[in-house]
Amino acid sequence: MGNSPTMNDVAREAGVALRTVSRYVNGATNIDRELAERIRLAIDTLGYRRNLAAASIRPGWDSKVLGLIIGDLSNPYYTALTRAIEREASERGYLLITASSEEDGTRHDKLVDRLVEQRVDGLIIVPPHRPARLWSEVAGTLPPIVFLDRPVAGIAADAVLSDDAGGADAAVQALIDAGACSVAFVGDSLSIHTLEQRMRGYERALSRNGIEIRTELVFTEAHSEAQARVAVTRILSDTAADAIFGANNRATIGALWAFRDAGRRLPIIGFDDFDLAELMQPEVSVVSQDIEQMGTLAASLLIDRLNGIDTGQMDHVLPTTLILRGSEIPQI
Amino acid sequence: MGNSPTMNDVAREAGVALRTVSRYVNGATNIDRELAERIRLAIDTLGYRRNLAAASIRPGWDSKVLGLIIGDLSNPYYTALTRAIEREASERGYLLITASSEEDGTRHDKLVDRLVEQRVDGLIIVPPHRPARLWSEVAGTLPPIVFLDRPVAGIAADAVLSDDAGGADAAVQALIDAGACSVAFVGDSLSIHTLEQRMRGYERALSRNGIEIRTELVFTEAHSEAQARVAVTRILSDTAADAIFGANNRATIGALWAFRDAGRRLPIIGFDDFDLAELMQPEVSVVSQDIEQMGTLAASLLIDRLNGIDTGQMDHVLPTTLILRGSEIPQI
DNA sequence: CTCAGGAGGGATAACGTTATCCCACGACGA
DNA sequence: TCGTCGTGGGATAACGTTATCCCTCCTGAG
Repeated sequence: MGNSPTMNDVAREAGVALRTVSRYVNGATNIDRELAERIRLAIDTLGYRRNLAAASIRPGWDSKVLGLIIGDLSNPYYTALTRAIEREASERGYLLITASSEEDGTRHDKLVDRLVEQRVDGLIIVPPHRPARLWSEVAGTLPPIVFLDRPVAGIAADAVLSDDAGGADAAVQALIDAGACSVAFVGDSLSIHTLEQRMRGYERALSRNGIEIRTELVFTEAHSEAQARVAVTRILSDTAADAIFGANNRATIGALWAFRDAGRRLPIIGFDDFDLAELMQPEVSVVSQDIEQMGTLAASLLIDRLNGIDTGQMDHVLPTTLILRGSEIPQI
Repeated sequence: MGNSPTMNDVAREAGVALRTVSRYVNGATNIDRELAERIRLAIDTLGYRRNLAAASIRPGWDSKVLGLIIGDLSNPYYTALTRAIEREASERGYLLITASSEEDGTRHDKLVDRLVEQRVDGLIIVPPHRPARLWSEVAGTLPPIVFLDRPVAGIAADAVLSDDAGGADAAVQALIDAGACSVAFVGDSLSIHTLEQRMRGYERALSRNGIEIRTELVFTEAHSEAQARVAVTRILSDTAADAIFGANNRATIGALWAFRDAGRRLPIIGFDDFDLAELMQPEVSVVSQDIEQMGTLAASLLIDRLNGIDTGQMDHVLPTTLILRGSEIPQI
């Protein structure tokens, strides 16, 4: 069966040397008019297509493919990041291999290995919550890497982060400004860097306002929407909390469920905006990360580095925006 | 600067022939104990990693990379498809290059060319609304392709589709069962295959119930959430519609906005489920596509074909599910 | 002790591309 | 008219891997 035609076939068909076809395909200008036309015709006749994979094994030729490893493709936060990254990559001529670690350290490590062996030019990585392997233990030469959402120790690389502490601080302050005294924290495990930072902001805002932290108002077992729902139901029935800080979108949405279950609500502000926040009643106030910019910046930093623009490794911390829509106001 | 070590370097380091290292790396069993150990040590010492890109240029060796072209990475429907596909691909040892055509025919065609030239093993494609190039005009040998969401003429390939007409029919019937007589259709252009099919279902349900189609109740200019919002606002003020069929998720959510703007609502059922449909008041009834299964099936068909399991090309039409949550009931 | 058979390692040729090097040919100046 | 320079095409060597083929060495049996 006719395999796809090679550059050699084109050369033979056009009655021309292989090297000449290569030059033509690569857009060299100094090619004889007539020969160029013959080559064009031969390519058309045979239906020739370059084999980029073969071309990229040559030294100094990169594949123009990037790898992206994120934690959870079902979380809108990560899909929005993916979209921004894909757009920037595509605009600059790169393809993007996207893979999901499912927040599993071992799976994550396997994906890193696979992508490195696939010889992607660079990697954008959201580190898993519980890393299985230290970066210092990774064998061999790694391509340039940009970390996203969470910083990583033991390897020199750029990281693009949000100002989690600042955003949480602002949210809690807004709740206090709206009259709250006992703000509950609902979120995932503090072993997750972003959650730990948000907790820090929560504490900072409370202590600045002379409010002491009460451990019975801190819930860090809300790993899912369902668990957040349970936690907030408990808050409503068992505690004297008069406001809630939802430390990520799952926590916030779980709280909304609990509010509906209980038939009553508390003032709430959530971390991470979500699609229909404005369609809720009342509209849900949130701390919004500039996801678009995070993704674009990450891809941009990586590609710049691939093109030799070395700006030195550093953490890039992007500001967050507090969007007040009404849910921070106590019920009348 | 030390480029990454090659298999040759490993062979030299281990004092062994190149071929032997290759066999070791590929998991051959009949290798001398001592040599194997020396190779293992050399790989460790040098930090050697296989170059899969180089390996895959050999005939008969595929890259184990698939390409996915979808229309719009910001639509949750497509991100859910992507997720299912990535999961299935990953489970079967394939990486996935995901790219978005932004529903632009030309951009789509460029992506096809690029992915083919990258020599992905297979393609999963959501065709753009307005194709720019006919498949019969595409040059050269194409890898196996599975089309998703919309069928394509002029090329032999599998297609995974939803029963759009049936789903729409069921939704409209449910609205009629709940007492509606004048059901409005709000959706995108009928040049989109899925929308055309949903219109067909809408018409079928109406005519089965002896209701004639009134063109003033059909809105096909709702290309975005905002436009749907405008359309439904007009429906509320200018027409005698007593129910709405939202022909895709953008149309449905736009309608919810319009309901809020107007302070009153009509019975509504939407095509495509969305995340917070159950948190709305009333909960929004929808026609749900089995997105998970669509993605899994598409990836599975493609990979089966790559592995030589040829089931013959055909359209696979998956059933939809009508989920009634209350929004189809008229206001009291 | 010798021969046959089998197991496994080594040289070498692909795979499809790009880059280096050289040579041929044409044009222009002395 | 001859020499030199410049332009552009052709042969050939990589790139890192796998596969084919052969040879060697070891073992076991006659």
